[in-house]
Amino acid sequence: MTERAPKEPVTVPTEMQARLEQAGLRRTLATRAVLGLFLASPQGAITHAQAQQSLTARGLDINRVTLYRLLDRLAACGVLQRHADDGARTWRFSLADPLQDGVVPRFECDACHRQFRLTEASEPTRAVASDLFRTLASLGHQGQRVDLSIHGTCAGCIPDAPCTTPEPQA
Amino acid sequence: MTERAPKEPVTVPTEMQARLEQAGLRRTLATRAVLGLFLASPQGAITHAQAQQSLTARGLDINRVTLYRLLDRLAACGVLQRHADDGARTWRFSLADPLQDGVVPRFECDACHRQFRLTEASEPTRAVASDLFRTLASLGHQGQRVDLSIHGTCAGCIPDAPCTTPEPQA
DNA sequence: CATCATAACGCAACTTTGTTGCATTAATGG
DNA sequence: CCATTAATGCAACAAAGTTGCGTTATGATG
Repeated sequence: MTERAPKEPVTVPTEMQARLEQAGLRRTLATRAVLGLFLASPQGAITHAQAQQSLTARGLDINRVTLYRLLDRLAACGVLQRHADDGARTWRFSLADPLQDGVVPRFECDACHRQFRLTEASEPTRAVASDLFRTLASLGHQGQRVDLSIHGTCAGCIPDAPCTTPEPQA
Repeated sequence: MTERAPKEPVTVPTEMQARLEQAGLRRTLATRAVLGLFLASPQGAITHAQAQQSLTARGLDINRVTLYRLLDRLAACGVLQRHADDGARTWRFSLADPLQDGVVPRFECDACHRQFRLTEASEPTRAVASDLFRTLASLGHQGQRVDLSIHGTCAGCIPDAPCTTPEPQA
């Protein structure tokens, strides 16, 4: 990073801090800034490009490659979750929620590509997830994680014209 | 295409044929070959690259761009289904099953990236899908399709070493 | 069968997304 | 303060997908 970021006292949850330390990650400026990004809007599932844009907007000019590696590192140690974006042919990152072991459905707007996490609808999915794991096991496979997403048009995009609301800033 | 394909009498289901005609698609050599590819192995969910490879193996040398456009066309008119591949950061195409209005879960092996459709496990998902649509509606969004995928390790890849089985040829 | 409109094709060039190698910088432990 | 090495930045590369445009050939029409 070539510029100075406004000193934001990012308060990292202890549980998360533990994961970072356990993985041997250093507390660099970029790490804190990125974590702050996600902690500021826990519902967001943002792309690499969006993250970089947000960081730039905050006066932090992080190299593209560095951000790729940083996000991968955070996903690898379980702080973030990574999944493919069906519409934009890229990755999306979101905060991993360790407490919630069920499946949190994701809603993705096909028009503006924003994503929403449907935490309130996660309960009924547990039974289905268990079923799936059983089915897989009976076929000799080994299930690990379930991914449930709904595509459609979000409230802001429904009046036929693509919504002009900017992508969610983290 | 610059070479001659072995004359395979691809038998296109009437229902599918109807969709093709309704969309105004012409019956070109490439179209028939690609449809034959999917009809030959209805379970397969293959990437663009795999499709091209299979076609080449059959003596059909289709341009990369042409295949992109053809697959998109077929997906647009509802003959194929397109979805992102979580592991390989690309698209996968599979036959759309119009009769099955429920959600057919997909199993994707993280080791060999092969995909399996769990048709037998589609029944319990219907209730969940309905729930999701309701939840979305209550939030003002408009759900259209539900996508359910499980990641893990397939039977062939479980003995810790990645399986050597080639990708499913269509 | 000849003609026409245009869907489909092939090629080249380009964009976006993601990766690798390597030299430099800066956290962290002592 | 010093040493170790994780993290960074740069450049170059690779893969996936897109766009523009001129050409080919399918399907409809006369």
